[in-house]
Amino acid sequence: MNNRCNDPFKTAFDSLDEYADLISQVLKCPVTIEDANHRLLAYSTHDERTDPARISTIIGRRVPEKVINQLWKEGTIPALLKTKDPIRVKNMDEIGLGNRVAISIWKQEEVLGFIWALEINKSFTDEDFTLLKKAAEAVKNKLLQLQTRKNKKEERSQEFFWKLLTGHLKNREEIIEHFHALQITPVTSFAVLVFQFQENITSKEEQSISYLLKTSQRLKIPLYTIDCNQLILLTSTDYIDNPVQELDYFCENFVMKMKERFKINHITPASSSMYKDYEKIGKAYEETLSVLSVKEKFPSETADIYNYQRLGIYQFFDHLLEKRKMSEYENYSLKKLHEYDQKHHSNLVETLEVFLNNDQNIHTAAKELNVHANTLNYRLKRISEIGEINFKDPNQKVMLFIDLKLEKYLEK
Amino acid sequence: MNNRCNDPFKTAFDSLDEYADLISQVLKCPVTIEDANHRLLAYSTHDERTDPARISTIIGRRVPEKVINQLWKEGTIPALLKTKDPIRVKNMDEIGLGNRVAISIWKQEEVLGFIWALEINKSFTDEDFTLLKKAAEAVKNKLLQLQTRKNKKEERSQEFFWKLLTGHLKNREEIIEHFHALQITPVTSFAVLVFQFQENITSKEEQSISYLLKTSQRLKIPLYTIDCNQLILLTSTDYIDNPVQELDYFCENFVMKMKERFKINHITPASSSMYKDYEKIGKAYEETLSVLSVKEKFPSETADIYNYQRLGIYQFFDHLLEKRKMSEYENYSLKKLHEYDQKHHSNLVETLEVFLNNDQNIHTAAKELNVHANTLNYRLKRISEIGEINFKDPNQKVMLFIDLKLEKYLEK
DNA sequence: TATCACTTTGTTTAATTTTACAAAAAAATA
DNA sequence: TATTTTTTTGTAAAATTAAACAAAGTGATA
Repeated sequence: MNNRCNDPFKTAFDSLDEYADLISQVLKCPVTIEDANHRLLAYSTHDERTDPARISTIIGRRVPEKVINQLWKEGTIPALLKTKDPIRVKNMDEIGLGNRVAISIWKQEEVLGFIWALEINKSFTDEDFTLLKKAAEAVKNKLLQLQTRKNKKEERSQEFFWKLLTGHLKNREEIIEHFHALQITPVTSFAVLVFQFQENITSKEEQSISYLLKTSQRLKIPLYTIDCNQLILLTSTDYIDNPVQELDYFCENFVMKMKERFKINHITPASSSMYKDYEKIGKAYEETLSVLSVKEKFPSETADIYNYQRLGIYQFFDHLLEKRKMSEYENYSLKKLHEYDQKHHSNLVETLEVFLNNDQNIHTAAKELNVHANTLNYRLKRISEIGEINFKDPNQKVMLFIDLKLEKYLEK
Repeated sequence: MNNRCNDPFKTAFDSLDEYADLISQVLKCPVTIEDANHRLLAYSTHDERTDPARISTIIGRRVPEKVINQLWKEGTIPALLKTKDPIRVKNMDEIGLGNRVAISIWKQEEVLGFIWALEINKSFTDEDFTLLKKAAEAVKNKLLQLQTRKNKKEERSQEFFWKLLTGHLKNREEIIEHFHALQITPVTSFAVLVFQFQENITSKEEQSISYLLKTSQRLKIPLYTIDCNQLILLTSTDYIDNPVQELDYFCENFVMKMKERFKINHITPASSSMYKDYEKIGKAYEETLSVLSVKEKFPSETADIYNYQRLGIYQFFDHLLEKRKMSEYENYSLKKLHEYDQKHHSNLVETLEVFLNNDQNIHTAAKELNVHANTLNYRLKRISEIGEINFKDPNQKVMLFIDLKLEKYLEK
């Protein structure tokens, strides 16, 4: 017994599940082993006592996102990523998590995974903690094997993805074959996403990215790759009710989490339209690049636009600018308003723009302009007189909206 | 005296004014002579009794437009254009017109002008009527001289105008010189108008056109010409408060009067933007042609648009169509709505278009759709869900508005 | 054919927007 | 400088719009 206590995990096993069972027997509690991205690798079966969080983890083969989020917020995961010692987690009823202890599995400076042990009807002693550390060390080698296998698969995936992005694969059957060879379910509806970083992405950042992508559960990401300062994803929008909103959410969420969890700032997200034909992946990729280019030209106007669809009129701004320049056209109404502004030191043009930006809502526009609603009303009346604008005519207003934006860009 | 009564107008005089005075003396009443376009040619001065309409006519050197309009409505002018006999006009206080008698001056089948005689403190006898007819005959020759002189000037004007329209004159000083040579005040702000007829314009129609243009007083028309089925005008917008509205009014009014007065239907009006540089007359002309071309493509949408400015988004529809075709783009929201419509035999797309056309006014849009306002509200909620549209985002709405119109055109 | 989800309409209440008017401040003009 | 015009703000009443809910109708589906 003394010998076993010294290091009961020296024995070599074939599968991780056997390791999980062994740890469970030694510590007398349910045990779960996850990889660095909180995917379930193995779990003990000898003990029937468990908690809801563990059940969902096992059923979904991954830790539920809300549990991960909670563990980040409350500090467990950050702690696990810093220390090689076991961390005690108090029960959190709102996410169905009982008392437990976790330890991270390290290979040099990199975390390969985690072991979780539930404290049901018992509290771990210092001795148990020592055992856990030894267990982590023993699992490490097994995990390394898994990882190298995974890496090879990832490499092949990346090559495939690049062929799709650059339009090198055009035959549908061939593409589907590739998907199957890589054991990826082919998607029927997809979008391409690009996250543009300020600097070239380092391999450390790559790990963070990989972690975030693997733990995101609302959108499937069959393929992703990195190109200099861009992270490029293929996302599946199958079975998603509001895909555009979901993509937007994903963009915001990814940027936010990179900032909060890994202190990586200034990431610009962009997503393409949705397509169903694999041949259009290249086109989708171009769309994301076009989004990035527009966002660079109109940073404030497109600050909360990530999707190509959502670009709206900015989709063809380049075309319109060219046409306007060619024909030396001037919007009469805007010209008149500018003249008035200059002469009377007023700001009717700005007023008009804010009004149109605010969906023609007098209340919110007045607030943004810091004037009384009646003032805005008065100004609008003057604007319609001076610019000969009929505010009931959507065509006129649309034109004004566009010309205002064009003008703004030409000013720069 | 008998001799004088027989034909007192046999004497030759140098000026028309002398004729006017003579007629006035013979008939013992104030007399006015106008050309066919109601411009004052001469008036008697011996008699001080007069009425407000005559005073305005003399001061403005033309019959006020409202008087002309009234005389058309009430039948005097149509009668004068039919018969060579004097016509009696009852007083019309609302336009300051006292009792009077008018006679038209003819050269074969064409009316050259009119003589007006006021019945102040007297009623004309049959003898007076005979005298008037003789006076008209006597004035005719004098008018013919004036007209040939005018025709020559008009010919030179037309040549000049064509040079401007086709951009053959580029030097500003040269252009101003031409204006002066033709005794036309150079305009500082102008627009080009085109009225497109269904058939080539006949010389009879030309007369009607000329009449209408000469009697129109709200806009000055320094130059005009006719090209096959198009009447082309240069209008001055100097000293006009709301020039765009005024141009629109002129277009509508001209079309309306051609229809009412001369039974000439189906005239399509078009007006350019306003310019100040004479070099841009050619450009302005192109704009009007572009308006006509758009109006042909989108007859219902642009039914009440005549001005290039007012074309709004239709100004660059051709460009957008091309871009859309090139990129095989599909508006996701519209696509979703179309799919829904097809599946459920609903008409969400139409609902959306009517709503946007009606300036997002639920009340008027519901009326146009013949549904309850609540129904429209419900549908809009569904539309925003199905199409993932945020109705508070003007950019999205603008895009939808444009894509709806583009789609409509592509359908055809 | 019964059931369910979806759609339309009507009614009422609450919320918001528009309008009219007045007073005062600011700017332009004589 | 006095006077007029233009602009801003405030208040209150009128009008319009949005939201909530119930009821009835419609159509697809099993």
